[in-house]
Amino acid sequence: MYRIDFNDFFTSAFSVDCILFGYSEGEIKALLIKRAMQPFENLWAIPGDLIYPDEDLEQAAERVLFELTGLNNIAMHQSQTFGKPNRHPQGRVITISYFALLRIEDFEVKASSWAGDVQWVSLKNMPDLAFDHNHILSSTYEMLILKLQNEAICFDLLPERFTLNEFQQLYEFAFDQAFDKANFRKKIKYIPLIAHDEKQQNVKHRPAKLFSFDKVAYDLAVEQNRYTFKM
Amino acid sequence: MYRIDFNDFFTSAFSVDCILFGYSEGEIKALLIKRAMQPFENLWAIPGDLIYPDEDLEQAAERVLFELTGLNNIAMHQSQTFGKPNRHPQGRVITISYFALLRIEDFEVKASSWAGDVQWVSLKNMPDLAFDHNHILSSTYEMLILKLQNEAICFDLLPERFTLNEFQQLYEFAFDQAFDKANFRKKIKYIPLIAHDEKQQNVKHRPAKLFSFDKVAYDLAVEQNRYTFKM
DNA sequence: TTAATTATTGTAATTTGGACAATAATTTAA
DNA sequence: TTAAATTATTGTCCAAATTACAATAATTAA
Repeated sequence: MYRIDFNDFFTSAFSVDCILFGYSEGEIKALLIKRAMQPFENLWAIPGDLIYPDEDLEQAAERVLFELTGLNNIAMHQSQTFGKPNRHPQGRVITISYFALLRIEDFEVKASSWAGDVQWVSLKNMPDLAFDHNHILSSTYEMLILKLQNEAICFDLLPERFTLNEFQQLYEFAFDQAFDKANFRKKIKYIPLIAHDEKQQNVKHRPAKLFSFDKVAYDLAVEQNRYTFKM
Repeated sequence: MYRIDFNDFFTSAFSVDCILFGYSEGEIKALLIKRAMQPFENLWAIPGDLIYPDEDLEQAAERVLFELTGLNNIAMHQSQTFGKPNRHPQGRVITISYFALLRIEDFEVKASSWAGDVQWVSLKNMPDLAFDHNHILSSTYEMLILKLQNEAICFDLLPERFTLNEFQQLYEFAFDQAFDKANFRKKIKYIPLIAHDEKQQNVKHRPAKLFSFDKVAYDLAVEQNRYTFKM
């Protein structure tokens, strides 16, 4: 892997910012890095990098994801492009933001050469970030919430096996409101879920049953127009 | 107004493509230009231009719109960014696409220096376009349809005064399905519309009443959480 | 064994959505 | 002048979805 100095790019350059969303302890979180270089050294930021001259946009976003997590084959969603002339102190950099949905427990985050430290931060508790990253992150989070409403991407955030309450709490966090449990279960009635015999462990009360998403049945139902996802 | 030769930009450059949607004769249309220069000379294309070094993205999109229509103060919606390394034959050009919604009858289109001819083309009847513009246009049209579902932007396409049937036919075109008239009227019951005394002219049957969108009442209702738009 | 806690299921009332019928207002042609 | 044709507008009934809330079930801890 090679690395290019900032000055090797023209004074106008493209970058990708790659927002990684995860879900744990009932909260949607984003993976932030503590910048190990100027500008904004030591401030928290969204991971990102300049795009290499022959690199596709999405490929660049996948590279950033891979360097940070070692993960491959994760769906990237394009968010928005930010290009105010003065958004980067060292020259004009237009940045294209992508987001990906991860299962936090499935991997180890490695601090990379350009990231001194990494941390999952709840979307309800966001510090001041480098550049215009607060703006980028909040716009992208809005887009995530919109997609959670219309596409079955919630299962990319939930653990492979989840309780219906974990499922419900994900949407309660995203929509910032509480739902009635009985009614939530009616609403998801037609989403194909596999009910397992296995139960929740280590809780001090009646354990909930574990479910997983039946993607094969879901794709079929969507294809045959028998179901359209809507929350 | 100055104009820059392509070679004055670096080999990597940014452009905007500016998709103008309009609605007439029951169809959603896009304004296309016939390219008056290489590459793809004489092919139909989405209007667009390179972004000047100090220009904000949205400002560039507004400039393209203004040069073509003389219109100002039109809301621009960012669509997506397209950046395959080989999408432009003369070098790497990453393009950020925007769209705007126009009332076709409100202005005259002027062919500009870079557009030999301009034409409104129905989204149901799209020819082969220059570059990857078919891809850009269809993705952006999908985004328009999504927004038509969740935001009250349909009134930017409809004439200032419209019949309920024109309103309904806009959605029938967008969703590619017919609705029951009585049920459509129930669905829009809570959208604040002003009913005028004026009636449709020059029809060979009972003329329909004309309505206009009550933006003030709508904004208030949304702000007070009394209404959320949904089609 | 019982209290505490949460999971899961059920029920009844209300609201919404869809199919379709009835009535109203206009133009055109006889 | 009137009836037919055409489209606008409103109403009704039934089914389906939504909502609030109650009842029951399964577990842990004391």
